[in-house]
Amino acid sequence: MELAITKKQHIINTAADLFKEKGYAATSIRDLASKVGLEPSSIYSHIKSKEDLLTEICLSCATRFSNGMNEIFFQDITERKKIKALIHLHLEIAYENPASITVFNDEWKFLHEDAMAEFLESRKDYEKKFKKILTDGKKNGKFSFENEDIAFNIIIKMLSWSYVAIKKYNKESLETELTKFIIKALTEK
Amino acid sequence: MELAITKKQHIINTAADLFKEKGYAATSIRDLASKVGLEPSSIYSHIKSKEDLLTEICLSCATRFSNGMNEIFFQDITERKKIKALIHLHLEIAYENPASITVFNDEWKFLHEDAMAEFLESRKDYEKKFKKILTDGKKNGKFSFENEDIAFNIIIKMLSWSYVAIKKYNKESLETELTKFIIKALTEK
DNA sequence: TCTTTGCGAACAAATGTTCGTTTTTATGAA
DNA sequence: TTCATAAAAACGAACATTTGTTCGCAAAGA
Repeated sequence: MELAITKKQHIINTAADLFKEKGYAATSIRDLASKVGLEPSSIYSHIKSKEDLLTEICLSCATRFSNGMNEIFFQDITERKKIKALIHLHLEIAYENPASITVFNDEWKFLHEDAMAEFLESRKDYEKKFKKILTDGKKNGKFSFENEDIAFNIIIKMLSWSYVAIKKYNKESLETELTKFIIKALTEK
Repeated sequence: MELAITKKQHIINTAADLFKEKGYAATSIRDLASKVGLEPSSIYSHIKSKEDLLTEICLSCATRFSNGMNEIFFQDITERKKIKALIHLHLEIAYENPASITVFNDEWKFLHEDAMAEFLESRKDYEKKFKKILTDGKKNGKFSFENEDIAFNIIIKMLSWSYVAIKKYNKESLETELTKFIIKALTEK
């Protein structure tokens, strides 16, 4: 219980699996309890509320993205390399915790006030930095696109498909393929 | 009530709005009734069940895609033109019924047995034809990619972003931009 | 009149959560 | 090691709400 994983964390991970499978709203505490091997009431020895679970899942992913972005953003490398590093980051996080990242991606709208605010703020910062990289690359003549908002969102969507593709492809080949598509899409023909 | 739109259709459209906003599982018949201006029980004068609503929404979109695909697929035009026509199709459907297509995209997993089977079959057919166009284009040397499955899914994901972007961009400029990105991603650099 | 549409009350089931109590685990002195 | 004790974890029963849906009946439209 000390070396391995905390029971709370195990409950959260199981919740992520269920939220991914059935969706947040359609997953009950009883579902979760039975999958963890506890009675429903016992869950509340470890968490405050159902929404707490979602909050932990979403914000821990947000933090990972935020940290990863900051590491990349402030490096002195080309924008192309930064984009490649960001693709790598997405896949790294996805392969590490496939369920969480899917919940992070699809179920965040069920977050409540404070957690939602924190989530959105983190996302806004991520988006801002991502777009900065894109427009810098455009200024340097490395990238070619009309609208950075569209470019950003399209890339994010391509990456978010990878969360689904994890079972089918290994990390390296998926990363290679995704990188090719994204770089081609960004580059002048 | 005759020239315009049937009341059942109005209920379905309102349901689509709610399912899009709150998700299928989190939307109650009481929510729907109150938004339509009826008592909950009156809803059942028009529909069989809550899932019926989802079925109508998802399968009507599926039919539109299926018809659109067949029209394009059997034409004697280049693969590049077919892809462009498919992009156009997605945007056409999206701008016509933004709520439905979002539900179609995000909430189909709540379909039950028969409807689910029909949905999946339709989707499989669509995917098969889409991939055929891609691989034909590859054979002709027009497209360049390693894995048609990845190529297909990435394109679909880019298109699915447009369902969200509808409020921000007009159809023509969004289509132009999306087409550029997708064609570039598919074309040898 | 007959059919469609709408209503209000009620239903059984499922939901998130609380509460008091028991069981288990960790702690630290004898 | 032993035992008492405190803290943590698990339990069972119960709660108030919300859920999808049904049913008998009234109103409206054909």
